[in-house]
Amino acid sequence: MPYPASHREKTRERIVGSARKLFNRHGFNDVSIAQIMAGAGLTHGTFYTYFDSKSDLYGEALACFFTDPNWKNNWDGIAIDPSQGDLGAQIVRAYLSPQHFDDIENSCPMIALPTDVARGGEETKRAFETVFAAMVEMLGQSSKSKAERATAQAIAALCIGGMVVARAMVTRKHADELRDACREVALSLGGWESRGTPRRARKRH
Amino acid sequence: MPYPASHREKTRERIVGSARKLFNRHGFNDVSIAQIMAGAGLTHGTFYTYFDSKSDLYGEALACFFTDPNWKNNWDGIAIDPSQGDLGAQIVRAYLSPQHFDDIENSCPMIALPTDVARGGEETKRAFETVFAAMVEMLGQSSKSKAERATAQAIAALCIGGMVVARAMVTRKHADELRDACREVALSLGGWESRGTPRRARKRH
DNA sequence: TGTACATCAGTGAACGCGCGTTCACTGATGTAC
DNA sequence: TGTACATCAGTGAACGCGCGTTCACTGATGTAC
Repeated sequence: MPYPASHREKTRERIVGSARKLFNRHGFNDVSIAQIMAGAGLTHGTFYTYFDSKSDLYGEALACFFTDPNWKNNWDGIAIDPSQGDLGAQIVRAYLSPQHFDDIENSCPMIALPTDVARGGEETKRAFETVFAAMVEMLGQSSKSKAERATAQAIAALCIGGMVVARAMVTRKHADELRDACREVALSLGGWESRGTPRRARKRH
Repeated sequence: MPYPASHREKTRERIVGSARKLFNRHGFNDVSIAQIMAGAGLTHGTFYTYFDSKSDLYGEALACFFTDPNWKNNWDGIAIDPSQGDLGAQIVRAYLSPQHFDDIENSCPMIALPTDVARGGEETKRAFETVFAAMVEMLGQSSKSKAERATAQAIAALCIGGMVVARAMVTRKHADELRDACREVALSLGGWESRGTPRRARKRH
């Protein structure tokens, strides 16, 4: 027992963390095992003592804020504080914030990797579905009826879709307008804010 | 002038068409030039007499129904017929239909390739933005106010987001539920149908 | 109408490269004495 | 306390493979006569 048990575990987490950042930026296929291991301060050979194959990482790399609210993230410095207003509204604002838009490495993997997942295996899709379900759960905490649950799903799809499309645009201005439009509609759908209200005060740039 | 001028043009279109199908299914990076050319009934060598590099194809492969309404597609056999009801409602229903969900090869590239585009070059993003703008235009034809235009953008993001997320799920049932939820919310947002109405009659499975 | 020919679309071998994966080895560690 | 040692985390050369791209060549075509 030359190394403490925690050593292996920590190293494993460093590898997954490196993979998540690289996957978020470049997708599953354009990241090599050598790059992932270099990001964890290791050489490529060690990889196979931790994982059976590259694709074993995909599911784990999808973990995020929604499945673990203690997740560190830079989404507008989101602090989940239900006393500060509706949780759903806080999530919508943070999710569609410019900070989250720009922080590609640490952003929600459902924005950075959904089509990679769609082309992937069952295990990867299962992990994605878990993350999505967790997001819907957080957005629709007060939802009781079936219709309310359906609305929470649509709000989640709107937030993700808005960010995915915004990231695929050339024009920053158009991407910003799309984020704004999606945020206002999402807040309205959640009943958290009426649309068309003056809202200059909320901006903090 | 051994070949008629149209010959080169037709071959070029065959190459782009083959690329579009393969890209839609596998993404930009997991398709080789040899595969694209084989799909067009040619060998890989010819490719470089038509294009300077592989990435030159990306932008062209994004062309779709919205930029050319004569586009053949299988989205629920959508027939754009404004006399048959609201164009926006027809598009929302067709876009979120099971047919469009399943027909990966011929589906809207904004569903199959948005993250590939986000990682791509300016030219590719420019083409994507054009397609998105065309979709918003079609959805918001009767929109006059700024708020109505913003709503049309959100409806487009909701349709795309719903399909992108649905395709990343393992469970077909959950994917279907998400499509249903997004469709009802999108129709409601467009003012094309009130939510919660009995709607069994519309189903055609 | 028939044939020789110039054109250029298409072919396929070859290139250098980076990938995922394997494996014999090295060396840092905590433990036994 | 000091040292020899067993363990196993980490290394890096090597493998076969498929990629994007190049290029000398082949052969199908419409045209000129």
